[in-house]
Amino acid sequence: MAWRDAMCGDLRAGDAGRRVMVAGWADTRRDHGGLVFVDLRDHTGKVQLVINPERSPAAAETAHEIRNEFVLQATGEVVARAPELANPNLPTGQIELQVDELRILSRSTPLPFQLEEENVDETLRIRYRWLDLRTDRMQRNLRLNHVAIAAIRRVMDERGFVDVWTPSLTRGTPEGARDFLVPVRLQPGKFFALAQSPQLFKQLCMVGGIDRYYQIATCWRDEDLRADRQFEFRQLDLEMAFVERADVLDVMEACVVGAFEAAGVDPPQRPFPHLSYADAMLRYGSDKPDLRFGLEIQDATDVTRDSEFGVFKNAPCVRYVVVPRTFSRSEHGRLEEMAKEWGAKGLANLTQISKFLSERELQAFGVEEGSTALFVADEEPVVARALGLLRLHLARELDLIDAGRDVFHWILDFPLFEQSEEFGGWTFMHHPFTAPVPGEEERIESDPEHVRGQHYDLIWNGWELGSGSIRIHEAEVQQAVFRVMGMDEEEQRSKFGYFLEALQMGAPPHGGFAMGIDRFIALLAREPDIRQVTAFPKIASGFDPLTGAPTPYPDGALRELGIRLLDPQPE
RNA sequence: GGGGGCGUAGUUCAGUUGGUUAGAACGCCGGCCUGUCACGCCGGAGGUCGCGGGUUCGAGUCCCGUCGCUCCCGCCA
Repeated sequence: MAWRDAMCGDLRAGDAGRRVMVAGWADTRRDHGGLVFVDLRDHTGKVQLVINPERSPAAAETAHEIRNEFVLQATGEVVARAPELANPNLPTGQIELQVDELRILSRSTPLPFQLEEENVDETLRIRYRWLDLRTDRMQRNLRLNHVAIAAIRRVMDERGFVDVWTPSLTRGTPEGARDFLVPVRLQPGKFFALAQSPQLFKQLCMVGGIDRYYQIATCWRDEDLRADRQFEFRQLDLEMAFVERADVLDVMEACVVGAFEAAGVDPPQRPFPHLSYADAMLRYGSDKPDLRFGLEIQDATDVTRDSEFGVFKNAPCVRYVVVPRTFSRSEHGRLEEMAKEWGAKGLANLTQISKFLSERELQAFGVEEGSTALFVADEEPVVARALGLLRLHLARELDLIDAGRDVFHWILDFPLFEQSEEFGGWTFMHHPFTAPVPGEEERIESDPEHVRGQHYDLIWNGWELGSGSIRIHEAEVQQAVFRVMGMDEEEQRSKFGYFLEALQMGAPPHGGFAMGIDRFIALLAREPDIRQVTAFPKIASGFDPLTGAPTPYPDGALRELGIRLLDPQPE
């Protein structure tokens, strides 16, 4: 038995005269006592049902019982509306359905919130997600999610990628993000970790001759939730053997453009511009700069080295940004406060310090009338950070960002290592499997600071979409990297022995990428957070208000796993 | 772990300097209504002002604590 033979939103003037059966939710009802109008809704749209007691007394009787969100089935004739009765605000407004038979398929209690209400508390929306999913917004977002992922899978398929499933239950890694631990009855006292990423498995696929691997992989990380972070998320994870950087970038660009086209959004121009890490830090003070506006940072260190102005003379790095407007004393004070919060010692305005500067300096800075040059002098990382954040703040405040533009670009040539703030030694900048730039392998241990990695980040409007690299495929190089990080032979063997073994048994050169799909979809949908494109998200405290998870577990079940809680069970 | 914002009817919100019985809109319930489309009209129900304590003659309003939600920092190889 069919429940329907037409979709509500599809009916048009050309359907006049057709007998159809539609089914959906009662969006609104207008009960005139005699005539009853019901807007019937499915995901394609709404159509007006007209229930006339003269046409069908039985249907009219049923119609008086209808309340919002009842599920109905209506059979009748599509009728063209007289011009003065048409509704220009509805795509189906030229017609209506004169109902002969009306069935209530399902009733609804009054809802905890109205579907068309704006700004409904998000916890409430998630608690009753099945209702929230009926809204245009969530329908649009989940369908966009599907369309974009389908397009990405098409690109992968066309290019010969193989979707390989990798385990969720994996070996824990104490470094990096916190693992979600999974105890297991057959191995009491031991724990799996839910995969934070399929990184090592996909590299093993390369050693295994898969050549081109991909997966829309679910990943888990037990870290605080944010607008752009949930406990579990999906990444487009891919890896390719016998390729160089350009091949990986090309595939990723094709995925992005494919998803844009499928979503009906103007795609960005290919190839995406390249920017070196050093350049990005110098000109934008960030490794994920928003390039939708200018306000580039200028370096003044060469000019100020012999400055009469002590603040400049004594600073290892002096940079400035030119803003196309002037600031009052109090406005400047506010900016300076912000710069201090970002680590700067102060923020110098050229007009206020010009009396300390030489002719040569003033000429070098050459600021036009009506503009302001703002200086920060300090260690290089401090200057970059403060001016980078200031640049972003000013662009937003002065409305310099063209929200209609989408600017993608690559950041390349990252340093392989950075100083660890925790341990003081060296740690990897992205992950320990990134290969150094060819020719720099020898310096890994002698001069780690200056070794560049073959790493690349994909940036969209100042958001990091994902990152990838050409990987190390030689065990000796991999071990050198581990040694720089302070891992002795024993530790390497116990944590990564299986991986090092694989590298010693015919590992091809390879590289890949991982892109956060949920973040990508949220940006594509112009949504402010990923919960809006996630069917059943957790709230920021890590709680699921829909199911009430996580929950305590009975002692018996824990005992079987060899677990006893330190504190009594919470309620 | 730290900082900011919020918490009043089912929902979204207003609530003045601390002062009568805490309001509006939508939703809900009852009644009327044959061309509405956010239908209209009449009537009604609905409140632990998150919770606890304090100041005060008097607290939605001020103070302290606490809980929840949210954003940010830390964290996220």
